[in-house]
Amino acid sequence: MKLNIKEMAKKAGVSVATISRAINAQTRGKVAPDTLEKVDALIKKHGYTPNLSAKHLRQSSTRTIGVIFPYFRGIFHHSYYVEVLAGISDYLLGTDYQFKMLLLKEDKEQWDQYDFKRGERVDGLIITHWPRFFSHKSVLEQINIPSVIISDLRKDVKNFFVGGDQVSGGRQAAEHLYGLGHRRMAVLTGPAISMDSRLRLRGFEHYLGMKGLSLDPQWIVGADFLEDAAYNRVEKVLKDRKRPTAIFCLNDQMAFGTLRKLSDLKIACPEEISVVGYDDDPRGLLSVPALTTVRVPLYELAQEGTRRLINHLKSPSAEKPLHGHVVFPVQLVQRKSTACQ
Amino acid sequence: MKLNIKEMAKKAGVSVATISRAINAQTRGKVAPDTLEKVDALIKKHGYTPNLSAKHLRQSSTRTIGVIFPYFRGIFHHSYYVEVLAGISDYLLGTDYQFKMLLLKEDKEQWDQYDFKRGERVDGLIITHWPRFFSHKSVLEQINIPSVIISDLRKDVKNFFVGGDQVSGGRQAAEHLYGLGHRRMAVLTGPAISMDSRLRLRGFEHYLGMKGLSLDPQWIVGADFLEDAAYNRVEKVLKDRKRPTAIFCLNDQMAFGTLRKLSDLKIACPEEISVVGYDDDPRGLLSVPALTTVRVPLYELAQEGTRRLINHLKSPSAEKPLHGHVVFPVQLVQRKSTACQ
DNA sequence: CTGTTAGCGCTTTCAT
DNA sequence: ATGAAAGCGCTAACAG
Repeated sequence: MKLNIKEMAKKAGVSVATISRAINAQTRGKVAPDTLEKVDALIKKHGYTPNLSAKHLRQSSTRTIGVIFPYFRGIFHHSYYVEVLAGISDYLLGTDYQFKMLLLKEDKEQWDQYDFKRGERVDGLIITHWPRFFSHKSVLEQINIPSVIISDLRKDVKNFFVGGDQVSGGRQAAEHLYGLGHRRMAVLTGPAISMDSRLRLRGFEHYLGMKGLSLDPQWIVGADFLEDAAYNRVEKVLKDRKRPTAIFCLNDQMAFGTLRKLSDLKIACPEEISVVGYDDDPRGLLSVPALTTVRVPLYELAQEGTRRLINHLKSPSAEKPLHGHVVFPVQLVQRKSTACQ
Repeated sequence: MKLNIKEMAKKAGVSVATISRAINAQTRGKVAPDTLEKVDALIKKHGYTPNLSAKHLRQSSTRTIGVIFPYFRGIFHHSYYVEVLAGISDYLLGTDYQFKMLLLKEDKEQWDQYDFKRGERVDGLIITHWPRFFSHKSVLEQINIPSVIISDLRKDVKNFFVGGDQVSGGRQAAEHLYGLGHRRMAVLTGPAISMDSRLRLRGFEHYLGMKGLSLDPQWIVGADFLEDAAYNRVEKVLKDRKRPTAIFCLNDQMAFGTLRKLSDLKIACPEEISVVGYDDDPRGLLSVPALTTVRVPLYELAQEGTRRLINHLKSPSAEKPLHGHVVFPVQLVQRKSTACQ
């Protein structure tokens, strides 16, 4: 139950090379039928599992793609990551590729120089939220293996991106609130480095601008996409003597924090203040009130990214190079947290 | 940006052994300060990522645990696996261990003999739903690395298990339905190999037995824990001329299938038929009607399993051997899918 | 069809 | 404190 290839060879009375050939589907044809039988019998009897490290040390491809996620407590209670994971996993099920989750602590210094191919033995990469790990967009272009980047699209970089239409999402939120009669609005933003956060805000402001409105800079408050940060920092906006009538949270986590604070402060939502989130986390269906939010088709988008990556890996010379970007439409989902002003 | 240890050594004018020592935290102390400086400068300049395969080939430990899940489409839309994953991931965040998901296609022949330590380079294993992969409980005892098994507890095997109290869950479901006045009940079961399915049923039947009732074997129908199978197979029970007034589904997926069929057949739930699920999938909050179910603390249970595994890995000689089992209490959650008969 | 052999990149004695 | 050298288990090139 724990032979290596050398011991197998001795028992079978052949060389290690022959064992190796017999074991690998591609080379089995080069082995005589009766030798094959001997080896197979031996394997059935004692069991034999090739040492992955040895195999990968010798070969360059591992038929594995790495999936880069940020590592923090509770990550798998975030629908964002679960949806992306589901899309990747489901797509890969139909291929002969595997994936390996790479949960990275956020530390630019460390990752800018890291060689994922050598260090993690992956053939390709799917990267989410790259600004959390890399100090500059140029790092993306240096990556030495095919990669697709999910979210935080940069049109000025020649990697391949897939993501939702953030500007449109921001615009839809503005349109929705404006249509309900809101004129005084606040925004809770993500980390300054997040492209998605910036784009959502841009779409929002742009629409308001068209209507002759502009956001009070005091009411654009950063909460790092975190529920607790939102809970704490939204307070100052709410205690403003002439507080806003609506708050656009650039992700759902922050919207949940806002809802919680509103409830603590006994400010009625949506009667007194409307709240819009972003991402369509399933928790938004359960919150009180149910959250109006912007749905991004993450599952589909992750599948598409994976498909492109795998196809590229299989035939790098294929027609479509791994450049450019695919933008998926997003959709505002109206629920109970927004109402007429 | 792509040196290996040999090239590093040449550039630094030292031997590969010295580079190796300088790179690894444990051995850095054995290197002269100025040599260290030279090496560090070189790394900062060119970058250096050790080849994982080479490292692991040489060393026996990889500080990685494997997490065995069944591989099927949609697995990450199952709260069961997501919760377990979340528990493991969150616990590991505080340690220097990593995890590697091993998504196994269900094929006993293949896995019974597989050596996960060699084949996947893991130091330990967390295994869910073992009966799907292994043909016999004895395989569990043969595993050559420390393992903890989640769900499908077998007291007659000397591995370490963590799981919910299935018998109690079944009993609670029976008690609840009986208390509501139900006397004619059907059960949708999981795969015959699933210990959890058998135990839930046992608890259910045992309680009914105490009340002098017994289940009609015709009304114990297998649906493999699958939503669609439940949707299809529950029909024959519903079309029985004297159909049951309540259905206990041994997991939530099957309960969702049942609810769907009920709706299609225009049978009112809970007015005409009550439905109880098992697992407390978040979807149960959104279903119409919201699902009465049994909550199993999977997140906590996965954390506990991981904790025990890691502790054991760190000091195998520690007081508690990796044997026995920890059973977590489960709790029936009453929602809207059950009512008085 | 099969065997011999080199070598993937690293860690770890054993010397010095 | 450092270097030389062996070897982890495997694959692939080459020779036969």
